[in-house]
Amino acid sequence: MEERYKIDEVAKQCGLTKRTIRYYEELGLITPPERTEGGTRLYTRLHIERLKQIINARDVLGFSLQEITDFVALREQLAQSGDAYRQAEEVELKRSKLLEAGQMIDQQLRMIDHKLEKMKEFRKEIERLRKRVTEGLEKLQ
Amino acid sequence: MEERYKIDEVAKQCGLTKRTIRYYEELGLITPPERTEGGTRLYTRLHIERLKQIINARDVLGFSLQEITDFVALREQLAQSGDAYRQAEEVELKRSKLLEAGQMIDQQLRMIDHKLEKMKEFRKEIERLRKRVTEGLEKLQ
DNA sequence: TCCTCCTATAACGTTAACGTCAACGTTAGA
DNA sequence: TCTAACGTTGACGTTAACGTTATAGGAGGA
Repeated sequence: MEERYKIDEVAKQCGLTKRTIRYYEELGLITPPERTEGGTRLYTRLHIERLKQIINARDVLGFSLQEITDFVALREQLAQSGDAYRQAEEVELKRSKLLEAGQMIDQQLRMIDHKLEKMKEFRKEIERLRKRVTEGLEKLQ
Repeated sequence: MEERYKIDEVAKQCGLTKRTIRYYEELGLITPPERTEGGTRLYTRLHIERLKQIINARDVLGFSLQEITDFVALREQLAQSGDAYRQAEEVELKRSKLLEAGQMIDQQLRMIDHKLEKMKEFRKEIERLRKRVTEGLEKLQ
């Protein structure tokens, strides 16, 4: 396997423009893909999955690209810290990093729960509106 | 009762700036408040409630101000159409308006449900991250 | 009445998130 | 090999959603 995709293919699969994809790379939201000798970008499935996640965070959660950047950085921190704590001094450092990451994650969780609740409230509001419309239509006939 | 608030008070209660409040009025997101003889805006509780709803739609649902404007217009349509269908010709008009409104509302409902689902997915993703952090901390001690 | 703080309008400035255009090199098929 | 279609890098343009500044006039307490 190990299939590679050029930027136009990726754009169509994700519903983004080519410009946007390059822009996201520029911001560090996705890792720079391989290139051909001529400079053409060659993306993998992972890139596409990542882009779809970003679109989700952007559209559904309303995150700014800056917030997503921070989040991506956090994930990378965690990915890196999986290994390499051979030295005793590093242990304390790693612990504090993990604690900090935990704080941030908990904060994100609280924020998401808050959004979920507000969104459910909003849904009920909309349902009330629909009920009024339905009743209005019934009255008409 | 019928208490009135000046713009700075409203700004503090809503967590907005005065500029933003005037801007939202300019866009038609809130009805223009009464004025004193000198021109000072005097807001009611209703204005404040409305502003809080707008903030919710903006921050939680990620709606653009344009989308909120449309939504506000829809609500007003429905509020108006509660009465006044004395003439026979108006009945058909009202029916079509109600049908159109119903379409839009259903669309909104589907969109919200979609967002709710995606948000829950995202929440699980974050929880997985937290689990990894917790496990990492346990391994350290 | 005066003085200080608040408010109003108008107009220009700013930032994020891309769009668009130009100028040029790359790919790949006939 | 040639060429049409696609890709690359700047660089400037655009829009939404306000911020900021300037200028001028109201509110209200001593």
